[in-house]
Amino acid sequence: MSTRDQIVEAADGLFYEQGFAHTSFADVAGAVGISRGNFYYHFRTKDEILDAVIARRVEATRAMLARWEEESGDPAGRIRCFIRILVANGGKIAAFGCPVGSLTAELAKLGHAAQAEAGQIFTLFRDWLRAQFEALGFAAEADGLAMYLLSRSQGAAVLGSAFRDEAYLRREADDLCAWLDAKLSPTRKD
Amino acid sequence: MSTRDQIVEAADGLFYEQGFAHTSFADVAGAVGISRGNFYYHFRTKDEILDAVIARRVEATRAMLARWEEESGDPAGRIRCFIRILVANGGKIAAFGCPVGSLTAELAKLGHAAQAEAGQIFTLFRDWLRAQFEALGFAAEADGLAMYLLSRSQGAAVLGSAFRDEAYLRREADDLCAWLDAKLSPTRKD
DNA sequence: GTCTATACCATGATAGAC
DNA sequence: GTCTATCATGGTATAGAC
Repeated sequence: MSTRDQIVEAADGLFYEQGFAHTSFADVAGAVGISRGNFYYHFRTKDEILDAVIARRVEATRAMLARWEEESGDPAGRIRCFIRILVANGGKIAAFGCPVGSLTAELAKLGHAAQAEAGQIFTLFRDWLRAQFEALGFAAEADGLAMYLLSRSQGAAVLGSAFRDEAYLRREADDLCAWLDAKLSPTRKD
Repeated sequence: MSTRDQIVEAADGLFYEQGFAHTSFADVAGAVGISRGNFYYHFRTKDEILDAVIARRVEATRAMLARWEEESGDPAGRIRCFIRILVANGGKIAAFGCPVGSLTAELAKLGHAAQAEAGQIFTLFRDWLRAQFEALGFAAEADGLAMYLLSRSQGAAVLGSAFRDEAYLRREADDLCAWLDAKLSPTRKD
């Protein structure tokens, strides 16, 4: 892996676990094992690293969504893939929150220009979830259902990390799966 | 108002709008209109200010909950007071997120000792909401309903600020009120 | 209680040797 | 491409005059 990629990867993790503002060049350089001077050969400013990290996350999100498309044939199964992140990444979410939500929240406070780009990741999930609900026959309702799932996940991530309660995240994931089943069941239309 | 109170008030606002890590002594001193030197007469470290800000927020939350108890006689009306924060503070939430959620999230990332104290504000809301649901007859379910409302509000705050969409916050508040009505209606028990 | 002055250090950033 | 050395800035914190 190129040094540049190593830097972006390390910065990605540190921005998630420590926050953008609180992560210094020295932190990233130390994590990669290079000097601060070398660092500036690859990135001239902290904002450039942030842009690269966001681009990396956008790509990773696209790849994950594409993987879910392949793994699961039916839209309901794909939506369950989304819900399961809360469990699969439960440990990290309980410790550091949702990477997308916490970064956009931080950039919003900093008034940072990249906030819009970071928010694009939410749009990626939103559009993908909406497409799945549309495929399930929820035409006009689809975007609202996508936002509902996004909102519930974000709420779960915030409270899960506030109370440092991974079991709560599992319960919320179960509850969301039950909600989805009820939505799909013809005998129970809410 | 004492200088100390002015400092805590200014720090409270700045921690909310800029984040804790990104707010400097100079910022707070400048907002109050005192010198940095004078600052240290009142608070020796940044953590001391944080503690004072959290204590102030805990007190403000207690006072708000007590006010809601007085203003509204029935528990359902009190719960609607909680939901309405999303609308009443919509502008600030769309810009800076929820003050409680964003602070606990930041402190969690910093590994800050005060994270537990900041999380206490969530516990305050949780216990108060649970008491209202208990008064409505939801005995065993009460805590789960309280957490549901907290989670929905936090999710709404995160997405509302990510998309900078105050109208979305209003819709979420309406949706939560409708959810509450459905919960209370004897013809529709979920 | 309020101010000025200042020490000290971390950080963002640059220049230039290898 | 990587390093060391260096600078400027700003932030935390202290001492001491008024």
